[in-house]
Amino acid sequence: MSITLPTSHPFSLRQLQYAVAVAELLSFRKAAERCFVSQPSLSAQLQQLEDTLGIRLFERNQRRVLVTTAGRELLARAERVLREADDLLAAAKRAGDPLTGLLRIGVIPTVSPYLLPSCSTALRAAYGRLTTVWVEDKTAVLLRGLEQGSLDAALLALTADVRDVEHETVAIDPFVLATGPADPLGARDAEVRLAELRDAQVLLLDDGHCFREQALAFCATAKARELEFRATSLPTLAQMVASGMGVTLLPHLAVATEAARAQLLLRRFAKPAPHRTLALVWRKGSPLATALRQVAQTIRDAYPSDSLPTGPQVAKHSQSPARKQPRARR
Amino acid sequence: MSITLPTSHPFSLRQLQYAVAVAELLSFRKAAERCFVSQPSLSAQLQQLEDTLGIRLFERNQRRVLVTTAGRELLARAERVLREADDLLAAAKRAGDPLTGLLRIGVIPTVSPYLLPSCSTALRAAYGRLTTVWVEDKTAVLLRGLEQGSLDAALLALTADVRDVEHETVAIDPFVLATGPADPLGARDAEVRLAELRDAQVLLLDDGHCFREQALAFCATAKARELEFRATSLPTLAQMVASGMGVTLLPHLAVATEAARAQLLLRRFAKPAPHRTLALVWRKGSPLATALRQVAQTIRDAYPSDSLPTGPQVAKHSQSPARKQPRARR
DNA sequence: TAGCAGTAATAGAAGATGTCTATCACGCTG
DNA sequence: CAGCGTGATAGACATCTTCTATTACTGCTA
Repeated sequence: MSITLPTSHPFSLRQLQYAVAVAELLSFRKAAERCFVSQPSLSAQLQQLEDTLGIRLFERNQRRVLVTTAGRELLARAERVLREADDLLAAAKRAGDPLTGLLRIGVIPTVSPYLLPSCSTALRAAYGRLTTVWVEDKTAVLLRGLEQGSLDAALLALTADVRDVEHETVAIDPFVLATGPADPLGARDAEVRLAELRDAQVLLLDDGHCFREQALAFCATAKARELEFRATSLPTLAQMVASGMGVTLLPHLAVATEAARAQLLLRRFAKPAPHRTLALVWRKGSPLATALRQVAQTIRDAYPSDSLPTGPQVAKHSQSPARKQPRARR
Repeated sequence: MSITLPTSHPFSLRQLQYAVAVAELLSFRKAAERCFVSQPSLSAQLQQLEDTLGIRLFERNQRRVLVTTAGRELLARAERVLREADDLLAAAKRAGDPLTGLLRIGVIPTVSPYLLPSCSTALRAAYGRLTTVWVEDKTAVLLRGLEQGSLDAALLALTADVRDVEHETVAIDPFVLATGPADPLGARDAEVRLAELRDAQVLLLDDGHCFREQALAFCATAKARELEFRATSLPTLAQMVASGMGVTLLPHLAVATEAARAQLLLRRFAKPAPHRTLALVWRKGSPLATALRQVAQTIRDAYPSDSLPTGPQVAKHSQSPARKQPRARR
């Protein structure tokens, strides 16, 4: 695959630059002036270039300089090399602003469908030259992608598994109790107290979803009991709950969407309410860090404002709780 | 027109090479090994490259190396630059043999139509990869072309005007007396003596042709008289002579062709016979010199062998008188 | 014809740049 | 915890590049 020989390049870009300057001005002296070097330096470099190429590029006596026949072609090539090099430099400058080009961001499935619509339009609006590629997968897969370099960042819930990354918090996403329309647990108006859930029949997500672990941990505390069946996605879960199979926890982020699709009763929890912390994470030491912080900020601003469609039983949360979070260090 | 900025290139091909090696091997150590440098050297160069580009190409901690998002594009560009540079090198090597590519050779009109047919086929046969472009013009124009670099060489008659060039003699081209079929001057069998031409009516070429000057000089010695009319080409001249308007000198090179077209009587001159020296000339110090000497040799070999179709009155000349010429110095 | 103004090439000293070896700091692995 | 791997760092040494001053040559001009 390697194109270049293992041996170091025998000539330098500088030499090519000198040669091109001479070819244009047909004068060593003037070329040297343009290149901001002394004429002897330029002379020496050109001589060396000609030596290494094994070709006289210029035919020169004491009063004139002509481009050799062979030189014509080689100088054209030299210009191409220099142009490519300049392009590289320009591309680097452009890319120097990391908010240009391609950004591959992973998202967990319990966030993706609810956040991406607003989030991706916001990013498009904020950074016109940034193309975002979203990859939906479970936390473990995303972290592996990050580690391997196939992802630049990931939007996920912070858990103990999420280590060796830097992060910027995007939002605190509280959990909400969701029941079927006939469920007595959903009928009350007040905030849910832990004791209410004792022995409740709880439906949860499939293995591997971080939200499953989080909800499960909470249910364990509340001494609720998990049913055998595990849903593969939040919509499925909501559907099953709406049909009266049991109760569940839903992330507040999903509530607006799911409640619109399924008949659900929703109640918020009494403090300390269960919740997850959504954050944008990236590899420790990623050069995109500063850019990603800005991206996180934009996502935070685009985070769906509280909009529980199902009546007063769920109190409003503060619009951007994440704002109050301390910034990630480093 | 200039593509590159006047300022020197901030990075080197070597740095690009190092970067590409690291991108491929994903290891500084292995890349250093492949590039035949120590790992610190490579590290330093890469760091410098990243500095000048203002971009981290690699994300590296102590145990792994990843290519940055921005690095992906820039490294692709780096490979292109290196490829172009390699191409330049290869092109130089190919062009190192000057008998490859394009050779622009000027020829004077009194040589061109008679020599080119055999000559160009011989060159094509000898140097398959050489393309020859022939430019026909008078000596002065050719010399200017040489001087300006628009010609690589010229095939012409050596005169006092031809200075500041190196040359390799191709042939000695003796002059021949040509008369109309009815002319008493042409009727004799013996070699022409100078005295025979006294007061002869001589037709010559137009101004600017070197052959005119040469023939004129000889006629002046012979005390012949030039007619008013001047021909624009040797064929015209031959035609006019055949029609009986006067006599002329023809270069032996042209005799075969012209005698086939026009009714001419031809006689060679007694020694010292007038002649011209045809040579391939090029700028002093041209890098093509050695190649051009070979070309001259080929032309010499391809020089039309003596073939006077009009009887015995013109003796054969040695096949390659030029072989006896001393080689041009320097 | 001598001298001047222009060119590129050359020589030698000074400076910048690249490279080396040796070492460190860190993470993984037994 | 020791040992091996990584890349980064430090300081000495080479090499390369550049500089100034000069030479050699040409063409022009007084």
